[in-house]
Amino acid sequence: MKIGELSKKSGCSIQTIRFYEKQDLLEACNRSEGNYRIYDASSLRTLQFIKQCRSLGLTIIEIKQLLDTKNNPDKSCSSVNNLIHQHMVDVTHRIAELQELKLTLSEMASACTDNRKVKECGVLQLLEE
Amino acid sequence: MKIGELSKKSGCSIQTIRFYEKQDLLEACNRSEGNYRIYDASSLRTLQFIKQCRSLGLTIIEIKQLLDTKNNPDKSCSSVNNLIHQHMVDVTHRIAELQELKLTLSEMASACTDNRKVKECGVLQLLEE
DNA sequence: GTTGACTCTATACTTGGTATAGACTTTACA
DNA sequence: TGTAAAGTCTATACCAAGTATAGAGTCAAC
Repeated sequence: MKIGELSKKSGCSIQTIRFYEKQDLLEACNRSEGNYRIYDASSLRTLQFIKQCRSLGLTIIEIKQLLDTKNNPDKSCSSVNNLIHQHMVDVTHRIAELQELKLTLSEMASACTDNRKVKECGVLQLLEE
Repeated sequence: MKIGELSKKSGCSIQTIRFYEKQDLLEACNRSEGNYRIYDASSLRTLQFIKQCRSLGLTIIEIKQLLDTKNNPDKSCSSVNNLIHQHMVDVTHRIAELQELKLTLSEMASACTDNRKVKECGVLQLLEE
């Protein structure tokens, strides 16, 4: 199949597919006589794997490591498990940060609920501190 | 004061200060004979305001709007309040997304708690789906 | 007078794509 | 068979919010 079809089947944009190829996530595929990229079902599977990983927030470098690990079926999978675990720790940490931020924002919002003049605005006053 | 002192007092790096100037957040300051930037207490206050806004996650464009609004003390402050409110909505939304993600990651992590071979790894199997 | 600390500008790099321009290939239809 | 439309190609620039560097100039102390 050509890149347009792969794009539709995978839900990744054409530019993104070419971008992944340039980043060595997706290996260079065969070309038609007119130099069009020709993909097969295995490219689609890899692309779906990449998309799944991206939706979990894994970076391109991490995905590259996962793809590399997948190519060594007899090695230990501990690096995979560690990656997911560490990522979960990071996400947990980020959630805590955002909850803190939300609290600050809500305190700030309640400092000026009515419509005042700029010089009397409670929000701006808090921002000055 | 020169940029190094402003950097220490504000906690912003020297490059960041120059970057804010280029972005028109911090207005171009006076220069010494040797072309060094010379700042005063008002520059420091503005920089602290910017830093406070950035710590809340406001973008440079939004901060520019806030600084602009601050310069019109008699206008209505509703745009300020709306900005903070909308930002809080966005943060709330982002927290929900990350909590969803955390759940997925924790399910994934529990699919392979022991150390197996890559081809038997429960995490990788989930990632394939 | 020279060393070291400080500052200057300009430029490149980061992440994960997205958006062009300009050229080429292929397909559809009259 | 000709041509128009759709698809694809490469290369390049752009986004946000800085960070890092090179190479040059300035300033203060010894």
